[in-house]
Amino acid sequence: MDTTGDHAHLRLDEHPTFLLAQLGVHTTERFSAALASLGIQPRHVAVLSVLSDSDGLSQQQLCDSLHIHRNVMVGIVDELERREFVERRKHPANRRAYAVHVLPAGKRLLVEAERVLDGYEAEFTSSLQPDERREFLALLQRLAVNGGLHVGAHYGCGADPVE
Amino acid sequence: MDTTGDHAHLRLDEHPTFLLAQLGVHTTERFSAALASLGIQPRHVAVLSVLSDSDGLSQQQLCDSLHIHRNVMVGIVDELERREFVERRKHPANRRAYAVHVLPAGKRLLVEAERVLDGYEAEFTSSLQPDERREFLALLQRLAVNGGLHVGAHYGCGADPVE
DNA sequence: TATTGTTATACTCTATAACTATA
DNA sequence: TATAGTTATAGAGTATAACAATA
Repeated sequence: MDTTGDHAHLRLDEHPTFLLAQLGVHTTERFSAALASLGIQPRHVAVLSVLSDSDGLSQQQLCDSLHIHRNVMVGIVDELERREFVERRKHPANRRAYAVHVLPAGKRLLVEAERVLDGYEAEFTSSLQPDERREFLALLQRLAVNGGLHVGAHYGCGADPVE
Repeated sequence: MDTTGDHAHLRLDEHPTFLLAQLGVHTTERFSAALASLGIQPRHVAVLSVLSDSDGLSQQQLCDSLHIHRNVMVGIVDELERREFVERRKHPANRRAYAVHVLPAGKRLLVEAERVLDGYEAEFTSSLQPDERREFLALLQRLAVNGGLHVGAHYGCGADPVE
């Protein structure tokens, strides 16, 4: 027992900072492993998810949406295009830019990726009751909004620092 | 509106996987920045926190406790020793090992680090009510335990893969 | 002059392997 | 033969800077 009073007893697992850091790495690793069967990474899912709502965005618009650096986006689109999940077309309004379009295989891939994601999350949150999962999600969202975060840019997704 | 039914609309901010990944990176970056005034990183806080409960552990025991690879631990202890926060002494039971002991400056540093951590977390969770913070922490802990995580090993702390 | 996409280079961090001295 | 600590090397990922084409 500590009777001196100046002996710090910092317990890492009682601080959301350390728990969040570790759970973030954990989920990224596990979700990445689950996605390996599809031959893609979370960053590819992120790009496809944006395009599924806004097909034909330029690479720079994708960068703005996901806060991924444009240098990194080149490689992501390269990989998606090589496997014919997306296609670079002429941008109708800007000859400097490409319009990135999702191809049929990309749409099918996103459906599969969502299935993988849902399956992983069901397992990951299996210790939570349905109402607790909703509460947990709501708290995460509130913290993200309060912290000024733009979801989609995370480690392994090519975070975008200040230039 | 989507009337085809085969058009996936995966929203990243509705999935704990992406939210956790991003919040984990965010907290690590912010906490690291807050610690910069003390000239240390989260990994140093992690090691000191373990030693504060179990002074004189060997480097390997620290590795086991925090799931940091022994190659990385060498550098962490080097940095802590150079600034006289800890000291390598002869291990009483094993001549191969060092016993890592916290020095007075290290104890003072940990108190300061805990202050920085509490300050950061108060700001980070300012959008949560006290009972919500407790609930959030409890949920994080349950997910960590359920996922078989050992808190302390996180990105920027030198995670320990299978050898 | 600024922006879009691209490429090259350097830097950080980590993974792997080896080595020594002990057990 | 295995373990504790250390060191070296190489690999992955990223930051920085530059470039050509276009605005």
